Amino acid sequence: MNSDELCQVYRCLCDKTRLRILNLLSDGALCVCHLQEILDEPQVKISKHLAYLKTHELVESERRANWMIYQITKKANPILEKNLKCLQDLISEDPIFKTDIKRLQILDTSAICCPS
Amino acid sequence: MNSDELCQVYRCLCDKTRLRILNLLSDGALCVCHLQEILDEPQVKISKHLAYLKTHELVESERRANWMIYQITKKANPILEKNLKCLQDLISEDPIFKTDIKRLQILDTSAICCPS
DNA sequence: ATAACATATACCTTTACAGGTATATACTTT
DNA sequence: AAAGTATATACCTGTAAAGGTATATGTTAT
Repeated sequence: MNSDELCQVYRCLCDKTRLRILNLLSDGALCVCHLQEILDEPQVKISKHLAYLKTHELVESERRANWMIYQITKKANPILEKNLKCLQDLISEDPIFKTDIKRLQILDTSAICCPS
Repeated sequence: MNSDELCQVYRCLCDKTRLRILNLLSDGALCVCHLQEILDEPQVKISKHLAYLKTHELVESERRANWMIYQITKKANPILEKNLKCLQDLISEDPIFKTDIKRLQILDTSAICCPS
């Protein structure tokens, strides 16, 4: 837990798409197609940001048939955890994050690609 | 308070030198020469990072004779405030930040350039 | 007016991404 | 085996910004 790791977490947080992804994943695991649907952004964009987050070990993935399920790294990163909590408070007013969460809630969670 | 501002704050936080500066300024205003002395980095590097922070309104400056005194923006930025608190907890273990604070404490606070 | 001091800016080089298009990979269904 | 689906990667272009050197600016002391 050093200053370089700390900076790297902030680097992960300083992109809007990644913030939105992390915000959504804070609520639980999601497949790429659902993230794509909620964020309404091109698949390649989502995939690349997920790859970035994975490289820096903020998220991990698991294949389920055709789908890749992403989640916040289980082996907790204290820096990320603390910042995600911080983020929860900060985003409460932002329309984008709020809409994302609303869309998440009306997702068809019975879809095959969804984690159970 | 929108997601872009949020990202921008994270962009400010994702550089080690800036983190060290913000950590020190959390304790109170400082002139450039003291930051330079504590961080042990070239003057131009410190100045440029201060300019970056100032551009994004995380810090503000005031001239005192030959010296420029920098401080965290008074008209508080809630995002920054919350993250700085978060940072305080996270850095407690990091040797670099700890050393910075130690050096801050043994500074000659009676120096002319020092804020009173 | 000149020199000295503290700080800022201009310019340059290099690196890290971000976003787009095209294509590859992995898996499933037929 | 072939086609379809979901996701990842390669390649390209543009931009932000980090770090260095040199120089400019603003202020004070002589």
